[in-house]
This record gives sequence, structure tokens and C-alpha cells, in this order.
Amino acid sequence: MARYAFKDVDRKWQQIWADRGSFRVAEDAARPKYYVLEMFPYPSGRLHVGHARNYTIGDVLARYKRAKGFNVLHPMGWDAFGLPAENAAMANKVHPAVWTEENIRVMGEQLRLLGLSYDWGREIATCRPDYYRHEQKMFLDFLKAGLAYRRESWVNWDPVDHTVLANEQVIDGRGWRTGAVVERRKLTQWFLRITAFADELLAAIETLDEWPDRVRLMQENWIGKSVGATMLFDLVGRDDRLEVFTTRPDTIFGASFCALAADHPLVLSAAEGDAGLAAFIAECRALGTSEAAIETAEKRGYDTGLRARHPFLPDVELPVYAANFVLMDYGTGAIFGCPAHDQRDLDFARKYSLAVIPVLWPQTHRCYSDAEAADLPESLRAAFDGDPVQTAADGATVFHVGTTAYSDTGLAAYRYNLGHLTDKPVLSVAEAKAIAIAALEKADAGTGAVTFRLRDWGVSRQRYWGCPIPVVYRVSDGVMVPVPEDQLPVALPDDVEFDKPGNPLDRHPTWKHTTCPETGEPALRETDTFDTFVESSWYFLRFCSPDSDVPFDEAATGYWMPVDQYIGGIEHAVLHLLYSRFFTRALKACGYRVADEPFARLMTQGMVVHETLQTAGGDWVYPEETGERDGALVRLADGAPVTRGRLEKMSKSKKNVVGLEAMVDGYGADTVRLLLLSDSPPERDLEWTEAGIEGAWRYANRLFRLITEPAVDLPPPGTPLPDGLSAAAQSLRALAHKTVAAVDADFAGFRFNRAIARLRELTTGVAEFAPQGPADGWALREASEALVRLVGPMMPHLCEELWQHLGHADTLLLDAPWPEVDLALLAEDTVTVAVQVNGKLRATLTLPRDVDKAVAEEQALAEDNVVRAMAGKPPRKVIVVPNRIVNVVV
RNA sequence: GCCCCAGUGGCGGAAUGGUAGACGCGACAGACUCAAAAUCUGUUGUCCGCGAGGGCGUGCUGGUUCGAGUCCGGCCUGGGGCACCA
Repeated sequence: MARYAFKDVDRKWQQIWADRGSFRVAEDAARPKYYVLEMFPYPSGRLHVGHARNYTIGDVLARYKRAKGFNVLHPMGWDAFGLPAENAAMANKVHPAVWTEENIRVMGEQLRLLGLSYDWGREIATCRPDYYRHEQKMFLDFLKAGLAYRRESWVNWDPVDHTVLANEQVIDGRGWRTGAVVERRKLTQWFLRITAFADELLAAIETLDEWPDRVRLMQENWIGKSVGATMLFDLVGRDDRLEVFTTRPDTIFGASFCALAADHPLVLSAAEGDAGLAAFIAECRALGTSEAAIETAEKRGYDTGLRARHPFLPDVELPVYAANFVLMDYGTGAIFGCPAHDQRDLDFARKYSLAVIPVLWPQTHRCYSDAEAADLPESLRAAFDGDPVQTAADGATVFHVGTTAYSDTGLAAYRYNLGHLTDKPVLSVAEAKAIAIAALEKADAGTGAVTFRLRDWGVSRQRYWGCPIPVVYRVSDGVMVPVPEDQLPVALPDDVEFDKPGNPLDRHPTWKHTTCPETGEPALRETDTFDTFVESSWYFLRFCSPDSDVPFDEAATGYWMPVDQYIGGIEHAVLHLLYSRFFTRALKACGYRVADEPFARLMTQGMVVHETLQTAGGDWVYPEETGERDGALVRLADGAPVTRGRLEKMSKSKKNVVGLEAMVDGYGADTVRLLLLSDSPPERDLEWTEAGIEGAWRYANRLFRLITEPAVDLPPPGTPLPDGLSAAAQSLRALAHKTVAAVDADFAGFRFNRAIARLRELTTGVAEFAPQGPADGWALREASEALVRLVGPMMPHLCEELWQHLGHADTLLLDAPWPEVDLALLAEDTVTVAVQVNGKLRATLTLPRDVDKAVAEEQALAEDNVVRAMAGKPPRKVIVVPNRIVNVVV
């Protein structure tokens, strides 16, 4: 049995592509361009099959577009700065640069094993000075344009290591290395002014109509535009006023308290005379900086003793709480609480026994206050806890807020006609908001306002392995001075130690000591480095002109940009993609010529997941550490029983990684590629299984044998269509042409799994084809070539080999055009029509295409099974959908 | 807590509102073989029936429709994101 020698074949064609420079590209105004980009990887170590999925999808598209006549740019590089390199440095005493470059080397070799059509001449690594010096230049431009600035901001602080922790390094509120309770601490940090573009970034989402809806929605929510009002409350016994932001100014008459972030200046000053409050603030700070941690914590507050006067009801004084659920970064860091109409406020009010005052309710209902509700039967009161709207025993509809807030927006009855601000008893919430805002403005107690959830992008990191921020601080007066462009790059020093915690740049004996470029006086360098998202916010521009002396050559980006198809994980749906969209706009504001939107089309692929193995104690176990004993799976080292756990994303920590190299070594690149494309639609997670790779391997061999052992001698390539094709040959032609059309559509829509299913059907069609006469070899060649050409983007090595086998000695499959579809072969003469009785299938009919409706109806009603199902009743109605279905309603 | 996504045979999945389960995996039976592997052929949602055929079936539950896996409402379960992981 002939097997395909994948090792030789893979090596042979990779060598030929490399020798011919097949994947080198340059701008060519005569041809349409297509820029395919997969999110570049962090060089973490070895590639596993999960990485390979992303690149395989991109490669299929790149090869497909090339066959369709496009000038395809398909580059690859390394997102090479980041925390893991420093962790490795601490754990293994290896320099981050050495560790990273070694990983790049190994992963580059592994990527090459897959036969990906990259223009490797454009490879970039963001940790190299010839990349990051351009980033420093752009930062200086941002600084000049006012798009970069410094202010104080909170970080997670490990009090034992004296180091800043990433959210990832905070586990259950404790530092991952020291186990010490993490604090929030304020540092002066650099920010990029992404909020300057908040409205623009939000509005332009509408133009991204080739992005997945859910990514667009996530970005919208992230930017989080809220229209509402800022309000000013007089503070009892003080001169200053409290400013709060609200999206529901119409509920001001239901206010029963104010709540401030624990770090609000008013809280901090109140804490000076209140040890309990100071302790409360400390507790809030121990929650860390992540929103998830803050929002999932039990809602708690502390009465500051301050009292805020209601802007419209001078007699009403609201208690002012410090609260752990109010975020200092959002709005003004202060809210008023209206418990009846906000669930979180209600939970808080019930906990601290604050008033719950409904101000609006469904217009036809009777509203009960807490006091009135107390007299109601227990059953009805309990019902209000789930839903404020209930039917009383006498049939009346009543309204009372128990433990569920009423936050519907629509037409509503407003208590006191919104405090006599209007004559109308019934208003829409939108009208009521406008009335409340007008009244606030008239009373000089507030104004309409828009707030965004989006915050400016904090880019300072107190770490070594990142791009240095190119500014210095003069020692004499502390003035910040940008490093002049001609002194770039500010390069990282090589001689650093990781034996102590904290930022090695800050500890370095000499690096930070320099002179002021303006005065020559002693100065200290900024020792913070950039967030690694800064590098990935513009790498797609650098790929267009990777050797340019400027950040990017505008002629090159003018030709290649935008990226026509961007491919990456959904985990980047917000940050990376939003930062990149911001970067193009910020660059434009600095005078660079660049399109607003960097990525025209986006596809987010799912993860590759794999079975995990775990002991009862929860230890993850490598498959090779286990064995069978007495019919049970155990860990060989200690005999502990091992169970198959759930499917997880491949990761070192879960010990479920399937190495790419071993799979390519065992089955060849094309078999691995086929499995990654065939088993799931690309957006969904894909389970890697042994059975799956075996199945793909069988197909590779089947295809190899099919083409290398044809049922009949084929005419030479390019022979014109002969006369006298048999009926079997005609139907093989129809199948081939239908498959081309369908695969074309599948590729365009990223339905690779569907395309492969169709190609398997064509494979079966070719295998089962029995030539009837001398002319039939022509149809077999046509179908075989179509099959090889169509499978080619997915299994490029094997198909090049088969293409050669089909007699194409001089031209590569890579450069062969996509097959043309003969539309005349697609139309079928007859169709199968389903016949239903009352929606249930009772028969199928074979009818001429586009037959008259009356004929279809007549034949349907004549079917035995249809007659039986109608049980002698006359048809009340017959629906005929041409070429599809006849539904008889009786 | 907030936001998002997904639930279809034993498994991965297919199905412009129109024949649910394409294609593959697995399983079972058979062919080839001394035997095994590989390969090839057939069967395979489930229940009733000798058969013809029929009942049930796309997480649950209501609705729209001649017709719902698909559209709408209410749930349930699982997964992802939440600003210093990349």
C-alpha cells in the first residue's frame, strides 16, 4: 500500500518555495493587493498545535487570494516584550533577551515546519532597538500633540517584594510570590489620551461591518458612553459642593443617600478624624485594582458623617457614604443613590436601612410606600421581592419595591409630577431626564453631561523587559525633558540583575544617570517601560516597510493598508484592537498619513482545547506520567488515581499541551493543517484528539493514492474538451464544478470545515468514477486537477507534489489560477421536492426544475402516503414553494 | 456584580424559516490476510413494527408561522472578558 512520504515531500517543497523566493512580495500598482495578518505571537517557548490554528487559517486565505490573482502580503513577527521573560529570568537566571531570542529562534523553526507562506524578509521582533526606537519617536510626537501625559494612578502593590503586580499576579487578593495581602498604591504614571477619541472610536464602529457583531458590541460597551447629568450637592456646614454623575437625573426625587469612592478626596479628608473610616478605606484598597474584584465583593459602605443637601428639597439632607462599589475612575467618583430604581443602590439601602422612595412606576398601577406595604398580606409582600408589579387580592394592580428595583424605562407615572417640575403626570423616562436637567441648570445645581466608561490608557510599567519611555527628569528642578529624536533609541542596558524584586532599571548602578539634553545638568532617566500593547498597536504598519528609517514608509502603507483580513483570538476583542484603532488616529493627529481604521475585516478564531488529566488532589498530570494499573488510570510515580478532566485551552500549567513539532514529525504538516481546519468552524473551539489526527492522516493518504493511481490514463494537461463524454463523465464534471463554486463561497465565509466536507465528497466522486470510454479520461483529469487545486491552500506540500504528478512539471500549484466554474454545469434538470401534510414530511417527489405550481400540487396530492395522511379530509390550503416543498394543510 | 458567547446522535459538527443529522470520528458486521496492521464494502438518532410504515427527537418553556434547530419572550446549564497576562 503506497503511503505518502510526507517528510520528503514537506522538505522538498519548502526548499523549492524558499529557493524561488515565492513568498517575497513588493508593492505592485498593477495588481490588487491583499494584506492577510495573523496576530503575532508572544515568543513564550515552544509552539503547540493551538498556536498553529491561527497561522493555518491565515495561510489558507493567503494562498487562496494569491490563486485569485491578488498581490498578497503575509508577514510574521514577534510580540517579544513581556512579563514571562522576566519571570524566566528570575526563575532560571537567564537574561530576558537571551531567553526571548532563543524562543524566537525555536518557534521560527517550528513555524517553518508548517510551510506557511510568510515573507520572512519582513520578520520583526518588537524587543529589538530597530523596532522600538520608532515607537519612542512616535511617543515624542504624542507628547508634543498633548496625547501623552503624566498623572497619579493606582497599582497593585506587593508590600513584601516592594513591587507592582499585574492583576494576573494577584491571587485571591495576595501576591503570587510572597502571599502578602496586596494593597492599592498610587504612582505617577504615563497615559495616552485615548479618551480624546472616545466619540470617534465609538461612532466608527458602525463602519466596521466586516467585524463580528460581538466584537463590535464589546468595543461599544467598553467605550461605554453614558448620557446623563452631573449634579452639585451643597454639603451641610461646608463651603464646597459634592459633584456626582448620574444617568438617571429623573430619579433625583428618590435619592436617599450619596456614595463616594473610598479614594474620593472628601472621603480621604474625612478619614483624618475618623479611624474607622480610615480602616474602611484600607479594606477597599486591599480589593486590588481589577473591576471584577471590586464589583463582586459584597457591597459595603461607611457613613462619613457628611450630609448633602437635596438640590430641589432644601429640607432633605442625604447621608454621604464611602462605598466599595463606587469607582474613582468613572464619572466623578461619586453617585447619588436612588434605591427604588437601581438594584445595587437598593441592596445597599436595605443593608443600611435607608429610605426606598419610588418616583416612577407603570402608569396604571397604584404605588405603595414601605409603610403601606407593611400592612399587606405576607404572600403579596413576598411577591414584591421578585417583581415590583403584582395583582392584589381585589384584582387591583399595585406597585411596591421590595428587594427588586424597578429600572424599566418607558412611559411612567412620576411621583409629584417630578417634584412639580412639570405639569404632566405621565412622562417617558427620556422626557423626564430632559426636564430634570433643565431644572438643574436653572437652579445652578448641575448640567447635562456625557461620561465614558473608557479611561485613558495607562502605559507605564515598572519592569525591565519593555520599551524604555524616552524622557529624563532634571535633578535640580525635577522638570521632565523629552529625549531628542537624534538620541534615540534609548536602549535597555544588558547588564541587569533579577536576584532582587523590583524594577532592575531603577536599581541599575549607572543607566538612569544621564544629563539633561537642554542644559547638560544631571538628570535621571524615566525607568518605567511601556505596556507591551504599545508595540502591538502599530506593528501592522511596520510590516509594510520593515527596514524603513522612519516608523513606516507612507508609500508602502498607502499601498498595503488597511489590513484586509486580520485573524486572532477573541481575547483581543477589546484592548489590542481598540488600542490599534486609537493609534492610527493619534498618528494622524500628529501628521502621519494613515487610514483611520487599521483592520478592514476581522475574524476571531476559537481556542484549541485538549483533554486534561488530574489526580483527586487536583494535580495536573502529563499523559506520559500515567499508566494503567488494575484497569484504572494512575500516576506512575505514586499510584495515585488519575481522572480525565474537562477540556481546557492548551497550557503548560494544565499539562495538556500537544507539541507541534511531534505532530508534524509524526504525520506531516499537511495532516496537522487539515485537522486544524476540518474539525470545527474557525470561530468555535476545536478539540485536539488522537482520532482526529488519524482521520486526517487517512485522508492525506487516500488523496495521494487517488491522484497517483488514476483509474485510466489521463490526457496531457491542456487538452481541449473532447466529444463523446459518457453520462458518468458528465456527472463527474457537474460534481467538480459544483464543488468549485461551493468551496469558493466557503472560503470567502471562513467555512473551512464545510469546504473540506465538500472536498471529501468530490474525492469520493473521483474515486468511484468508472470511465466508460476513451474520452472520459478528460473528465477525470478535470476533476482531479480541481480537487488538487482546491485542497492546495489547506495541504500545500502534498498538493504541489500531486500537481507535479498530474504533469505540471514547470509551474507550481502555488501560482496556478483558481478553477473557473462553468455555470451551465451547475443547473440540474430535476429537483427533489418534499411533501408535507400539516408540516410533517410524508413523501418526496422528483420533479422537473421550475415545474408549474399546479403540477407540483397535483402530483403531491396523488401520493399514496399523502392521501393516507390526509385521512379523507379535503385540503384546506396547499402551499407550494417551487423546487423545495409542498405543504398540504387539512 | 456587569458585559458577551454557546447548547443538535456515542463524539466533532452540517442545515438562505422549507426533507434535521451533510462530512468526519467512533462502534458493529463483512471482504482481503496464516494472523495482525493497513485498505475496501455495508449498517449506525431513538422507540414500535416481519414489513409497508408510524411515534418521538436540536438544553427547558411559552409564542409567531402553512411550516421553527433557525425568529420573538421567559428560564436553565456551560464557557469567555472586565483595563498591569499576551
